[in-house]
Amino acid sequence: MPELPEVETTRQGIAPYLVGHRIVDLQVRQPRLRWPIDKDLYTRLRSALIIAVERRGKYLILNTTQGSLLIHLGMSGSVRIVSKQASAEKHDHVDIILENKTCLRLHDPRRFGSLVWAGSKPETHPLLTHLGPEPLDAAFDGSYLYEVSRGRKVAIKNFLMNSHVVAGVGNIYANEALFIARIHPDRAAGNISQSRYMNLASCVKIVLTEAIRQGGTTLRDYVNGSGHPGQFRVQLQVYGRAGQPCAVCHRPIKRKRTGQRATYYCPNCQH
DNA sequence: CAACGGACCTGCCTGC
DNA sequence: TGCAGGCAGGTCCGTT
Repeated sequence: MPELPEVETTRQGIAPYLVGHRIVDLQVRQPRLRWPIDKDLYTRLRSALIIAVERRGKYLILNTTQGSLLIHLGMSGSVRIVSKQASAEKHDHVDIILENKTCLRLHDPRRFGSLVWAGSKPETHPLLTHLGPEPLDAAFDGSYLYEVSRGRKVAIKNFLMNSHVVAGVGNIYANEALFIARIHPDRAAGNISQSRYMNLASCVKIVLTEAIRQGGTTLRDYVNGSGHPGQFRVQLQVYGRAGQPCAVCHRPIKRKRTGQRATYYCPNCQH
């Protein structure tokens, strides 16, 4: 997926076309996403006026006069604004149609994404209540990471990717932040000093901020709200670079598997 | 409570 | 050319 920078880039791209507009129809071509689309979704969205498009972690939140819709893009999802007449391609599963004949179209080949109705207080929805702080908020810092990691034996990379610890850091940016912070991805989270966590927290912020500035990372099929790919890929230092020289020491980047996920790191620079 | 594996899906690439 | 197998940006849930 779309990790946080891609979701944020998407949010910024689609918000101007949605806010202030009214939903007049919903077309669901494939209801079987991660969770089946609620049969009542059309009733809930019909004639709703979109007030704001927000983001929490990797969730997009469409706030309307009727309540909020959570949109998660899973591993392969994207949304864009198109004319409602534009012919639907394969995997274009849902159109949220506006009064001006444009629509928000969800495209998701792997169907790990979801559309979930969250009512009038989305922050109390179970998918959002347990999320950790936003990584770009002041509440996320080295002291926070240090405190919540005490006693945890899990590898720091998995810890960073745990949305209950911090919301929105996925595989790419966990790898990148650990490289810049020179921390080995397998190190136990509870065995990292406060000063190293101070550094790591700022590395996470730097990597995410820069990726947002570049419009996100496109590996295969990510496109933003206008259908354009992101540009951050060229700046990735370790992700997807197994065997290539480390930018710091020039020794080869290694790849291993942690759980089901690929981990990239420099065994010489990261400890 | 923490850690881990499985589940949900399709498409692309590699190697036989 | 065809097919099997591995792999991919996420994260919830059930079991240890």
